[in-house]
Amino acid sequence: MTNIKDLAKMARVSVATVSRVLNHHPYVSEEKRRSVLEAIRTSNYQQNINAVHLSKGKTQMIGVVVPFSDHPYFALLLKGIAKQALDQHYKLVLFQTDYRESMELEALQMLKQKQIDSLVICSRTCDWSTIEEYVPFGRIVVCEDSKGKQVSSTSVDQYKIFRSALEYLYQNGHKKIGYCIGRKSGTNAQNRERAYRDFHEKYQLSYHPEYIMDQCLYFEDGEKVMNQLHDMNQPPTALLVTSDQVAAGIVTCCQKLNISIPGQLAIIGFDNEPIAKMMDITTIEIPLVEIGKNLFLQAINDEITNDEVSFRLIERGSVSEKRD
Amino acid sequence: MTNIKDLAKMARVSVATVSRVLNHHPYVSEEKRRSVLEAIRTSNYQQNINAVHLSKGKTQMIGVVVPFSDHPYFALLLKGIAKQALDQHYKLVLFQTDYRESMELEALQMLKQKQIDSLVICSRTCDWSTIEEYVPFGRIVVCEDSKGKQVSSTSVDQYKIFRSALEYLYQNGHKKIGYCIGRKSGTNAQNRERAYRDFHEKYQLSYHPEYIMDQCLYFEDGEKVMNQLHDMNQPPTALLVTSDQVAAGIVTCCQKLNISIPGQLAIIGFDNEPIAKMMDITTIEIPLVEIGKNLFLQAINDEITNDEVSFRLIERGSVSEKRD
DNA sequence: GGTTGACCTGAAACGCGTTTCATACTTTAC
DNA sequence: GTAAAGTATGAAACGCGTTTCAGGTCAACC
Repeated sequence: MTNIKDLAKMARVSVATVSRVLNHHPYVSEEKRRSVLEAIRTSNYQQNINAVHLSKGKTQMIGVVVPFSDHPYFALLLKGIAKQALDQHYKLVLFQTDYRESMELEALQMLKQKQIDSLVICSRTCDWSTIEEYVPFGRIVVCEDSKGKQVSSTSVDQYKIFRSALEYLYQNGHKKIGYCIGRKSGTNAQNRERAYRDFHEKYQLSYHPEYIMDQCLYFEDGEKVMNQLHDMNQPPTALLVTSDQVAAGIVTCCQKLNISIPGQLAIIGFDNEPIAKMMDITTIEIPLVEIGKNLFLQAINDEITNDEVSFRLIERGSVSEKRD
Repeated sequence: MTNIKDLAKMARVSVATVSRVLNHHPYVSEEKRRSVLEAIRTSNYQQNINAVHLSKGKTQMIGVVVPFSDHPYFALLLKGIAKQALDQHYKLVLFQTDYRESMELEALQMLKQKQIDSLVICSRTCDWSTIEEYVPFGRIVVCEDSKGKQVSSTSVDQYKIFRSALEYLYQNGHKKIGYCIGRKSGTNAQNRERAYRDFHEKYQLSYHPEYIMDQCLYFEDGEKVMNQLHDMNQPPTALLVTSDQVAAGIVTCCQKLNISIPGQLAIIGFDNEPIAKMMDITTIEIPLVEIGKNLFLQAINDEITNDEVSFRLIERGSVSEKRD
């Protein structure tokens, strides 16, 4: 394999000049540039990227940690990140953690070792304090509110979403409202529960802990939810479902069970995935791909910013009959 | 940042000895080992992984190219690959290509530059000849039959699957059978079409080109398929759908349209995703996670092997009423 | 007693591109 | 006409860990 030294010899210039040509530095005479390019062509030269990384201390790679890449929520974030990464000539190193802390630590470790320039954490298990330990080693960006912390973030206000969705259901006559989430721990879950409690307090509604269902991630979990509702003597009349996939599963299950929607059960999904449109599910639109793009941009930007993106309720037929 | 030289000074040994300690080489006296470990502890030493990569000429990273990571088929392959990678302490570099050749070339380029040790190509657009150019630079493994080529592969025989599925439908009385695939180009599509033609020839059935529908990837594409069927004056009575997602979308759509399944339309899905079980869809089980694992193992193995995995028809209620 | 082999260690070479610094020649600018 | 600014180039330092090679010690074996 020819290296930069060989090239220099072939083109009868110094390695510095070869490096300048390779990096499009302006201060190279046309004559020498041509000579170097000729040497590159004839030798079939291939830059050793690892030497570049060592030398520059940068790798043009950013890590992305997601618990599962097969869930539409994360898949869409990933799509946005990947799209932006492509434009900026960055590569992505994927960490599928399954919410295991050890995997998150590995990702942080890579940041420390300079194998990645930045790390985007889409969802985490580890403590804030753990993350903060790694702040000196590279940019970290998260997908939840991180004001006051030394990391950038792009997030939607889950508290606000929940409050407004609950309010909407209340306006539609619902007083027994449940909700389905992916997992009980995590910032999002906390904010949602806070919103849920505050809402109940405001309207003096009775609080049913069993109305909160977790481990709802995929379409097929809709069946699980319906089984749980079936076991309640006072099932909720409306559900907030933090994934359109699950919402669609619930709707499908209701059709099988002859439960009318929205008559007997109202549903609000999340994310406005295509499946929600197809199945006429009222949903909260969250611009996941946009969030992904922004996460990436923050990952390569030196400034620390905390961006909040807006959401939007899309009224379809799963809460009240559509009014066209 | 302390480096290995500093450590050597601190521990009063040579850098070679420090390197030996770091790499668990046996020939180091207990005394020096302790001394080095002590230096590591007090200095908070962090290995510069890029130097390791340069020095070793290996990165312990493998590239994975998928067209979309948000499609369950690829998400499951990815899951298998990621799981195995974790066990073997490899990192994954993800290339979401959207079937753009330029992205595939970038991945191959990384192989050439030694930024990744191997490349797993789950689905491709580029020619075989392009791939073969890169064979000298690292291991390449693909997810389609590659016998006779210098790359490993793990695949299922799509021809065989299609023949057996068509046969099954024929045994169940169907003579007008259509199928839905992701894209028309690609090895899989060719093999499927060949099977389809051979099947028609065997039973002397008339061949309707419009029975072949492509661009079917997601749940919501089920609606598209039903619209297409609706426009035919002789719609097929059975469909082979190469994704359970799409199959589920079709089933859902049929419920809306009051088309009975399997009475008016029989469906065979692919992959045996959970959604197929939930919606009682007869499907071809393909062990995607296992395939992913095997792909990874081939990616780190020097031998070139061509593995074929088996599939299995899972009879549920979307072709004939279940016989329990 | 001598040979063999296992064990231990450090100097030096190796992998390779980037960047700084010093130098020198041209152009502008006033 | 001369100082300042811009252009061009190469030597050398820098980033840093791995691995080979040569040299040495010590125990075991014949």
